[in-house]
Amino acid sequence: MKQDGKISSAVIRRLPRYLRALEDLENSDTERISSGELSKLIGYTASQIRQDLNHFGGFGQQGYGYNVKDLKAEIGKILGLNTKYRMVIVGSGRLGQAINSFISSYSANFCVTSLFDVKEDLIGKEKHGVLIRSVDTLTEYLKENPTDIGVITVTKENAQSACDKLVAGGVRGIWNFAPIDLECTADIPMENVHLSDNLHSLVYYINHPEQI
Amino acid sequence: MKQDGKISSAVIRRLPRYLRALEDLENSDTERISSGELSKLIGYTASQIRQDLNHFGGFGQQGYGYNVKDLKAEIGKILGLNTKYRMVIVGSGRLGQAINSFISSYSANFCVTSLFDVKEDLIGKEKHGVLIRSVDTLTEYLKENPTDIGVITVTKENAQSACDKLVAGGVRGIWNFAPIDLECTADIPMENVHLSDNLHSLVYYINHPEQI
DNA sequence: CATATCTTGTTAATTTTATCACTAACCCCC
DNA sequence: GGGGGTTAGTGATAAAATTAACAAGATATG
Repeated sequence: MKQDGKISSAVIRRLPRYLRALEDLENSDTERISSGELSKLIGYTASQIRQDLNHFGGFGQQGYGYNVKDLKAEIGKILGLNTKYRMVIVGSGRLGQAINSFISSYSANFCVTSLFDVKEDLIGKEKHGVLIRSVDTLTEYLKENPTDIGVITVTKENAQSACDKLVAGGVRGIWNFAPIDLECTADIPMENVHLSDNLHSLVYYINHPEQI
Repeated sequence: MKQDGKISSAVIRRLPRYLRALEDLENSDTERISSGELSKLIGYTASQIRQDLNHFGGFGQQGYGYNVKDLKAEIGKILGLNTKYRMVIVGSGRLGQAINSFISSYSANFCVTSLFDVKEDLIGKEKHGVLIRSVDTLTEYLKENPTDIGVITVTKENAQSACDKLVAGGVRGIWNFAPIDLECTADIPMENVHLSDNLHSLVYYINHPEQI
């Protein structure tokens, strides 16, 4: 793997898309793929695909293209999908449950070890086989059970406090679904999914179809 | 509103972020804000904020800044939040329910009129006050009940068929949560929320903290 | 009411990102 | 195993996005 110097986040955000396409190709028993064909499949230019992949090393071969299986493995390795990730979800409402079931069905790489909530009557119950604990015990839990990723699916009002507890507990990254930009003291990555922002962009394009 | 020529999607994707900040400012009874202060608040440079807003018109005033209430109203208008949007959700699983409750609690601008599902035993039931109908009746329903936005929260396998039915029913835009890139014959906007892609990017940055 | 201070709108410069164009390597078939 | 056809890697070029710079207008103050 080359990977010298900083890689632009635009490139990084395309890697999962490549991975997804390669999974589909593997499932349809395609052995090799050229940048040109991949381009038709996912819409990025062939040139961009070649340049993106070349940031990390020459995975292809002239006259042949890329071996689907190998490339998929390489991209997986670049992203870090060769190890497992332990997660906790703060907020066991509908969204928390949706993420929980998504995670467990999606990939063996990710495992939700516990849910957390403020609501007294939920604590002690299980959702999708995962125990709900009190958010008051979150930091303590994390210290005893080292965890890679904290997911925040609580209300806007409770999100910053959830974030603080996750950081105090030493998570390595945060996946935030609350519609707020969290302050994070530790220098760890934070991935935001702002559903309302997303919906609002969609509405803009609905009203300005000529802008598509 | 100026808005001549195509506005880059990078700009459009920032508008909801501005709106969110302005809502917070309004809630804390702030009357005016300068691009400099807004910059501190949301992290974009002051220069970028001024340039973004200027695509749509001069909403500010030298020596004063921007009036919070007015600017919020203007951005709302640009996005199209001065009218209401009728939505249906295809897929009444956990994610569909999460989106449903999010929508109804989030804003009076959006209203989910019906859920749709393939599972026989769910049809006829209600979730969060919204009836679940058979996905077989989706297109028919849409023709009788003009709908602006179709939300897809079904499995990867059922997503394309859901998309086709939504398009046939004449929705104006699609919000897709299935981990697949849908083919859409009609020329309508599609907003994708690929949770797995998002999670994979996060994992990359967890493993390459120096790249943040 | 004059003036020092802000702050926008706007143009220009810079940086980043994406595309093009070409070379050299490799495959595949005859 | 030789040659035509493919295709990756890559440096140059073009396009897009961001940031910087500054003139002009407005505010606030004494």
